[in-house]
Amino acid sequence: MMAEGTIAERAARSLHDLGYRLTPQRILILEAVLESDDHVTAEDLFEQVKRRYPHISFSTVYRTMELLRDAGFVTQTDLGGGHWQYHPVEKATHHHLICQGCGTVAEVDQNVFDSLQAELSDRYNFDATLTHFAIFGRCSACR
Amino acid sequence: MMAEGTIAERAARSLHDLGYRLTPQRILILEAVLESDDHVTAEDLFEQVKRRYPHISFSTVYRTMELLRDAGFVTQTDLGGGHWQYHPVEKATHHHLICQGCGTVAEVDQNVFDSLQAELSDRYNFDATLTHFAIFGRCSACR
DNA sequence: TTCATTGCAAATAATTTGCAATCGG
DNA sequence: CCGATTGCAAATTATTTGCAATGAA
Repeated sequence: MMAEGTIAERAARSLHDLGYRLTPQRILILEAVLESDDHVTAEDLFEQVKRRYPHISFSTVYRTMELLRDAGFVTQTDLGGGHWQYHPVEKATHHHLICQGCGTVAEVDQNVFDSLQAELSDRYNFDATLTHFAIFGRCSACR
Repeated sequence: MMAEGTIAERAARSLHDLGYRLTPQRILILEAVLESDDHVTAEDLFEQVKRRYPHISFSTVYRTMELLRDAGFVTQTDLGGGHWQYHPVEKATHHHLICQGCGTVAEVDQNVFDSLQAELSDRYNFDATLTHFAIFGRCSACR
């Protein structure tokens, strides 16, 4: 049997069950990040939410994302460049091959990393979180 | 036959040949970063150089590191946390395991990535540049 | 001499925090 | 009603930049 409502609605209910209050700001931010295909920044979320809720503030976006991260709905990464990237954990994990010749971005399957993950666990006893990776190099056309 | 002088001295000569002026600040910063076993931050370098040259400024450290990066002596990475990490390219390439529990950074051998590199080449015809990687997860103490 | 380089102070830019007002449960 | 949550403004933090003074070649 399937729980009722959209993904965002169920996540909101789940937040409520965790003891958090459901404010319009939180609901809109939650919807925005869960509907994003890719990763989003605080600025992306701020702009998107502002269309429906012009009074939103940046602090609320940051504080809500911190909350959603702690609640396990999103990951928060800094890939360099000095801003956080948020990514729904629900989405299938995938990785990017970025060609430094032509800039093309291709996706890679998760299972390419299985051997690496196993090796890091075996040799370093390190439980790697390989959920979102960017790999630079040269694609077939450019090499 | 071997070129004369220490590594830092040879690097300094090489900088000079590239058309850069050799100031005491640059020489001290160069020595500091080349002698570092691990990666260093601008703050590390600033503190270290200040002991021998109290007048040094942060801008000079940043500008010099930018120069050394362009000249190919160091790599400049942002592993998250919003500050640059500098690393001498002379040293063997290695990668970082960053524990999201305690923040500890451990080093990994290059050869852990050999299988990944081979797989990306075979399956995606992608020539990956795996020279400096950051992998997040949990270390043995925290998992 | 002459222009690259420096130090200082001010500017950024993204994020965090203190605090009084507000609103969800 | 009451404390969690918000918006605002100010604080932080790491880095960058403008500019006049300095010093390497």
